[in-house]
Amino acid sequence: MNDYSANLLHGNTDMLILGLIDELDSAHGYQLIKEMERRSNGFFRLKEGTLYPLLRKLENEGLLEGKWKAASNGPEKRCYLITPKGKEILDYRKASWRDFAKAINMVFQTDAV
Amino acid sequence: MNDYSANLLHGNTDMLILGLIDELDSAHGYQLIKEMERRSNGFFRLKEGTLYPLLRKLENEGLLEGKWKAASNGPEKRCYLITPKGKEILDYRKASWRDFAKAINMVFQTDAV
DNA sequence: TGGGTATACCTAGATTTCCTATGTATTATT
DNA sequence: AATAATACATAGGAAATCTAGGTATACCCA
Repeated sequence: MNDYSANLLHGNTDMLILGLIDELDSAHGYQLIKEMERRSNGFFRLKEGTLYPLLRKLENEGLLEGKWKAASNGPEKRCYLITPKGKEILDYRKASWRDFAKAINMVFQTDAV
Repeated sequence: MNDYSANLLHGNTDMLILGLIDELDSAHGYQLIKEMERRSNGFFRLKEGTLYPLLRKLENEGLLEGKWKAASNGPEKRCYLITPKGKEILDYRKASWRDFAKAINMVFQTDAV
């Protein structure tokens, strides 16, 4: 009866990250972890070892654009913007998610959102 | 822009299988694959290589009870019932799913179900 | 009566995604 | 001077699913 959120997160992290960056206009990794946790009331606690490599992967795929920014009050941050291609993929992921949630409720009633 | 349903399915297969068997009272593997596909309008196409080992795993964990049944019109089937322990886990999985879907929509608007 | 199709179950190996554990560096706080 | 918070990163491993094969039964039809 252990924590199951990691399993459910599987395959949805891309969408969440792209979606958050899209909403925030620009964001860096550490910020995204905190913001996800805050917005979900602690439900999503994305691990650093998961997020940082993922951001680099999305950047390499051209879905995000990253730039180093110096800060007066701490270490450098890598700030990300979503690209047009990233926005396209985000829309696709959102649509997939809607279809998926719909399909789950067609299989049997879960009383989900 | 490939098919993404496999990734979304990840971590939810247990719930779907337990839930379907619970609704159907009794079901065998092949039937579950067809029924999931039918109910979801083809969205879920669970692979045999995924399902049969999963059913055995759930059986070993005491969430399902399986029995071989001979059929006059085809090969033997392994029919499964959900156990009280299985029902308990199913309720937990459903609750996790609800929390998860809720959390996704707290992070950003997906307009899902 | 032979071949194709649908039914029904199974295993092995690969892939993907995420986690744990650990490391580095900077700045603020105490 | 030490600790905490911020910020990023890598290596190794675990878990779930897929692909690609295999076996066997019964029905249909030419």
